[in-house]
Amino acid sequence: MTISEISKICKALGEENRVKIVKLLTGGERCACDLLKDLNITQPTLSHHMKVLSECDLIITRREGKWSYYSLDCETLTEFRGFIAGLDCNKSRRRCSCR
Amino acid sequence: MTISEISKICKALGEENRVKIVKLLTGGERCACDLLKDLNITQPTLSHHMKVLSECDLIITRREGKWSYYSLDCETLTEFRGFIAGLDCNKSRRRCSCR
DNA sequence: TGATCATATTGACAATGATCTATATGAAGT
DNA sequence: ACTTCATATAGATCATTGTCAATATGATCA
Repeated sequence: MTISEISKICKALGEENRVKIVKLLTGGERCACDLLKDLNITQPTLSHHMKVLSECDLIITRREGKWSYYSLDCETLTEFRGFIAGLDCNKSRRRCSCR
Repeated sequence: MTISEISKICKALGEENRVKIVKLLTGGERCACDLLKDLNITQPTLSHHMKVLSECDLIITRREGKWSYYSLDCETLTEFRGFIAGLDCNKSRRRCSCR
């Protein structure tokens, strides 16, 4: 996973409602109108957010009749978790090389 | 750590250069002019990015003479890692409650 | 004190994004 | 066929953001 992909995912999660959506989906897949009940936004706005989350492969959409079911994309999420897990702080001091 | 704080951190990481900066800081603290060498941006832009990273408490600034040294804020990073680690996918299907 | 260096701030601009209303699409039921 | 329902798309608006050139700040050194 490239830095570009990482930052794209982070950008997607840089909006509160989208973090809430992802958090909700950790409980299993949900249809749009169910998600809508837990968020204070209109239906088109939710649709927009789902598109953003799809475009960075954080979620998968499954169509069933007139309902769209959304769920987390395990593969992307696993890679992303791995990257974030690798960001550990390091207290070592490195001399500034600017003369 | 609230959803609002999480999304603020993600928004900060939603920019490629800032992900690179955080990644660089996992190697230990660095001064601005050293970071600048690894990025294709001007000094004011770097300064702006460092401010954004500071404002969500991802980094700590230490002033030493004319140099500013930046390092990762372990506490914030640990909490953030914890949140992301808790986002696991769940393949269970939940019926849509929309009639 | 005057020059130089590292970093921060200001101000401007173009691009992006979150949100809404209105409308389209497409499936299901009558 | 017509209506209804769930979701998507279009278009508009307002706020935010990444970037740079110019300038300010504040430390160090001659």
